[in-house]
Amino acid sequence: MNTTLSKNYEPGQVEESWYAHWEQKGYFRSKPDGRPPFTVVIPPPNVTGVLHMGHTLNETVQDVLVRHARMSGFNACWVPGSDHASIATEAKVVQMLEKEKGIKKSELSRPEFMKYAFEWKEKYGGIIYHQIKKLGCSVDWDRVSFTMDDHYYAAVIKVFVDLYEKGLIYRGARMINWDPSAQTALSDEEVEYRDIQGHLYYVRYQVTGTDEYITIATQRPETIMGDTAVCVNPTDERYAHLKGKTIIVPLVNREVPIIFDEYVDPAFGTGALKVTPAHDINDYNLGLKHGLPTIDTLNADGTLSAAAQVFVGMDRFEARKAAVAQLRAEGSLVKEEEYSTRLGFSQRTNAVVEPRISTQWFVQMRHFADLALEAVTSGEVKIHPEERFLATYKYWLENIKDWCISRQLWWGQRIPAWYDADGKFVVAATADEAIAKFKEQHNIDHSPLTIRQDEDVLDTWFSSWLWPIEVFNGITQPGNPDINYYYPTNVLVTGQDIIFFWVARMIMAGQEYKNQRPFEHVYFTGMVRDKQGRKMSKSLGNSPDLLDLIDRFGADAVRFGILISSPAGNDLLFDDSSCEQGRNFNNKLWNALKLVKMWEGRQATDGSIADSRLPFAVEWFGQRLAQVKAQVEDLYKGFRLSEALKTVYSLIWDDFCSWYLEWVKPGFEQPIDNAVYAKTIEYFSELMQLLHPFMPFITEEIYHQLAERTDDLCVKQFTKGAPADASVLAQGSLLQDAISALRDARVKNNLKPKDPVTASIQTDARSQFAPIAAILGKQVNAEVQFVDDAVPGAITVVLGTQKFYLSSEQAVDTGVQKEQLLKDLEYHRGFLASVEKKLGNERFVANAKPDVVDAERKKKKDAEEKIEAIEKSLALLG
RNA sequence: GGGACGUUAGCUCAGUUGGUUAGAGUACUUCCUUGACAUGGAAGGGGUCACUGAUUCGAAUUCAGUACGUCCCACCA
Repeated sequence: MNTTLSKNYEPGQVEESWYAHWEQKGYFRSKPDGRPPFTVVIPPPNVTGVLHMGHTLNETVQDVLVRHARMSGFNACWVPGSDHASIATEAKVVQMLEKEKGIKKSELSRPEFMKYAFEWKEKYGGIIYHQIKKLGCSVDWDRVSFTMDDHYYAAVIKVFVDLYEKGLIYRGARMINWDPSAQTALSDEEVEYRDIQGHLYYVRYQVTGTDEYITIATQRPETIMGDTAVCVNPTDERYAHLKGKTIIVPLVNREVPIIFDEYVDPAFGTGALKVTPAHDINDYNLGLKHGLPTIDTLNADGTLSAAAQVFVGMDRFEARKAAVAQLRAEGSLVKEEEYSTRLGFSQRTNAVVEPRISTQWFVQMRHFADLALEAVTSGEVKIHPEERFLATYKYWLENIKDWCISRQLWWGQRIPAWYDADGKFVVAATADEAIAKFKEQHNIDHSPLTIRQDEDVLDTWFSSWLWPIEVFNGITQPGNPDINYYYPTNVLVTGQDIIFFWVARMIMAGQEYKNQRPFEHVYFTGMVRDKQGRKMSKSLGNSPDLLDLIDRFGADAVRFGILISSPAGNDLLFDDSSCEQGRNFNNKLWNALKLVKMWEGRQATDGSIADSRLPFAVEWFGQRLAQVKAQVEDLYKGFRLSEALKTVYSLIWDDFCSWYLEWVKPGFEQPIDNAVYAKTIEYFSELMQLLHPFMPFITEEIYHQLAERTDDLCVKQFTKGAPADASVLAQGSLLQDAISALRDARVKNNLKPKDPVTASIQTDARSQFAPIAAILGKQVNAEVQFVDDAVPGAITVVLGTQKFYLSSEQAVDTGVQKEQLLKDLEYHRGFLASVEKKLGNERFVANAKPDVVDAERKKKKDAEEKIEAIEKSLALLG
């Protein structure tokens, strides 16, 4: 035995050295050449932290696809990178500065803050890249991209200027979502709505100059000071007499008009609505329609502004309590009830989002939505799994609203708009260009520099949407060889949660700037949950650490674990035990290697081993391999990676290890036929190749352990085999069934595996069994012979229409025999009855396809033969 | 309120255009530590395919409805 192989597979060192080897050989590096490209851009992880299990799943899926393509004649290029993640990262950096250094953002200048942010990016970007490496991802490290790289930054600015000039970007005051914690505007997509148990307050407003009151209901009494009207439905008779009247807003005693609008539902609440145009989107629209003034009673940080007159400087939630208390004291609070409602929260800071009127930059989306809709409905971009996401995608695009892209932050691409002291502005990439444009557009000379740049940065997704283009410098250097060769990319693998944020917008940008889809396929992975189905989160502590998992099980086992349980698009319940299964599989492979290595140097080259088992075993496994290779290719085409892996797993464990190796295994310390040995090495190598995209490390290791090699599995090209021979496969199944049936008979009849027995097969099946009889005999430890008649006193085993007689020197318990046979008989009679019922139905015979009817007739005949065989055996038992 | 998807063994899931008395992994039961592997081997039990109805010779599969679940979207105070 080769003593250099450890008892169990030890992944740690093997993984380290193979990754280094692949890198050193440059296998992951890609340059345009004559081969067809297979391009994948990584969804750039945010530089806010470390990779979680969702990333692990995505990266693993991508690596499988990329490695498979690389081994299938493609020039595979997988671009790694990371995303500056504007608001998310800025929030983390601000938090870190306060906690660790005691520095407030307000104490820093913009350049000082950026320095800290870049330090943060270096640190976390580095951690992420290390994890990607440990997982075995075959990314091209020469192409690492970051969404704030100089060229990338320039691309974003260029696109902004271009879209502004095309009239697709505009600046204006609109009601937007405001995050009072980060103190920035947000896009609609960055707001998450959650059901909240709140209160509904009923407050009465006095009609001016009367004793009459109108009661309104509100969830936000702290905004009463911003009321500029009360609105009722024009058809509501209760309020018809109030036309032209005014009403007094409590707390501030302001006189405002009573207005009439269909918008108000008379049946809801009291049928009267307070109108606060500054703090509610509906009220804002009503205000526009009726020409109402807008009183903004909140500051950017969520405290009450001077315009509120009361509770000034108080936080909005404190002010709510104070307002309620005062209304109650005044006798204006009519009643208060529990109310369940939905509130918008900032996705990044979790602050309650405030609707706020503010001057921001927007992208006009109708134009882009049409582009993105067309790309998918035409089938140019294919979504997997289609059924689940196509409808969502379409609905969103059909109902899209303009995209607010300005953020009141520092970490990101600064908006290239330039203002003069009068508030006039131009959009230009640089200050010099801006000055020129001021001359041109406003006829004002601002040189030397008297203009200032917009303080705001762009939404992080306004840079991410260029990812598949600008990682190849397609915006900054259009038409360069890389973009021409690698674009469009082949497949995007990502989570379904960013379908709107990112996927749809990349399609828009691709159509706009390349006039072409950014990718052919989109493969959505599900969310990774724990085994109880809960989301993985830091607070629950149920999110495993990737490096720790790799440490415990090895990267191959982790890849196996996450892939084996993840059908496309479905959420996957992750549990350590699936990694354990992967580790066990490693070990199985390792032990198969050990077995084969034991044969090394013990080959008989003189043909002296005339074991009749061998030809069939070798032939059969070759056919199985051909069959599975074809199946796996089909599964790849449908992105059914989980099933592809299961198929390969079963081929290796069941067909190769449990059947094939057992069939060709020589006796203890016996030599092996050289040709069989060579074939076995070849098969084993092919299996490793088939498995390599899923489990790259151990397969490469075993490939090299099996023989002296001058090549590496990593880049070994798949070969196309001949289609499998069905008759050989059928004979293999018959053999397996016979082995199982005879072993079962041994167990049931208490015959130990070592007890010698004779298995007699009826002569009429000789041709069928001749090639496999030797294997059968060996596997069930029996002498096999062919007989014409039933063997008296033997155990009868019925398999299909075939009878076997198992005779031994030991006494046979006929009771057990009888019981088993009766059970079989019952089953087959039931089966026969169902077939006869079908065939007895004239309409079945008349309507069903002829081959279906023939199949049923054959089933009937077989069942009858089986029953006859069993009955005969029973008769023999007496 | 609108929409999408799902419901198959204890658990996680396959099941291709309707056609063997429905499969896999895992868990479970029994037996086996000979000579690759107990991280293993052999054998086995376990499901009225959510429910109701329709179409059909035939339905896990097609259609309609119901229930339950998951997710997305929506400005009702």
